[in-house]
Amino acid sequence: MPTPARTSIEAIVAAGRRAVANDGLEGLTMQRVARDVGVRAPSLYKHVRNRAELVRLVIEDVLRDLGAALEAAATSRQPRKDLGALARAFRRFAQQNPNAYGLLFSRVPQEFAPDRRLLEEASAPMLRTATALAGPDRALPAARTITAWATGFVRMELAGGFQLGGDVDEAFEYGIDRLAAALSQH
Amino acid sequence: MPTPARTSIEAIVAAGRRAVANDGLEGLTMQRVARDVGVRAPSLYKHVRNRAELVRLVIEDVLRDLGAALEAAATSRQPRKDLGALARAFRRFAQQNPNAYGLLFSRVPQEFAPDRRLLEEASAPMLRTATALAGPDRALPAARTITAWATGFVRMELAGGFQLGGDVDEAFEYGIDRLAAALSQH
DNA sequence: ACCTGAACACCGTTCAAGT
DNA sequence: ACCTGAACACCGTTCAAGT
Repeated sequence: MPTPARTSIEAIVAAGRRAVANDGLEGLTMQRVARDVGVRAPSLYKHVRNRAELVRLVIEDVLRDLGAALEAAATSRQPRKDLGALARAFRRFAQQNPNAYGLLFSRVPQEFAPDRRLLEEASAPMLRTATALAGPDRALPAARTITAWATGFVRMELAGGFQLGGDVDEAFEYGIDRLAAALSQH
Repeated sequence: MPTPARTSIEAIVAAGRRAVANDGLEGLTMQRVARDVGVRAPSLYKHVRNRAELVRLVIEDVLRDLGAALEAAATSRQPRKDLGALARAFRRFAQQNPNAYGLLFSRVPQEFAPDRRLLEEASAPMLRTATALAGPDRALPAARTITAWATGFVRMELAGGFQLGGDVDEAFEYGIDRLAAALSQH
């Protein structure tokens, strides 16, 4: 006799994100997610193939949020202004979602790799801004330079990599300014 | 009656690095390392407090190698030349040690955090080059800009983040050239 | 002083049995 | 059609017992 589902993929992914937010990727266990949504661990396998797929779904959820934050930040149509806004939105997102951010551009288990279309959508605002700033011929390497710098900066900051003192906010603004100057077509 | 040690901390760390090289951090299990050095898992706890400490020792081992590679790369005393050499050495190291590299500037469990002195030693060549390039007043933010860009670029490359086509080598050289120009004092 | 098997509390995952 | 307990093969870690 069919019984109605007592949980849903949406609830499961949301519980997965809470687990990651609180305790990082290792905090995302099937047992904990199951408890959180009110079933036993084996039941999760009716909604998700395995833990790797759940991790991927959580990463994609995070990526969607990051994409939306970037999209909302780059609206001035003034490329240098948008560049700064994008970088700051990027950093703010990472600071507000440190564990979730740590999942992006990271470990390679392949099984965790998010859908390519999502990656492209999240990078669209940066590519658009880079095109306006550096010109269409240099758009791709320019976007990669900015994105590499921003992801690297934020990751080092989150990992506690800036140990030598100095003003980290200032270093971030310095980077924005220098990159904007370096990538602008003259 | 005392019995001589059948293994050593050096052998254990080396086995840990092999496990990481082959299968990433999740491949570093106490049982596997124990088998590799010829003892049973509980014996490892005579040499190491727990897995977290072993992971930290492996990370520090990787960091020492990276520091040596960077030190060997920056020898020309021509800042712009050294900048390129450092960036390329960084990238080469990551390509040759992808799983080991993934451990650096990464996950935050705090227990895994390498010794600060090692971090400083590994970043010394970059700081020296940045000082020569951007001047002492701007050395720290300049070093951070370069390091952030290099770590971010390499990480995205390893994670398969550059999906939009284009020439990745060219984007890397473009980044070196643009950063060298942007950070040079005029 | 070091190594071991046994044990404990956890994992992810499968599967037959329940409704 | 979904959920469950039991089971399996793994983890990390502790500890008393062996040499």
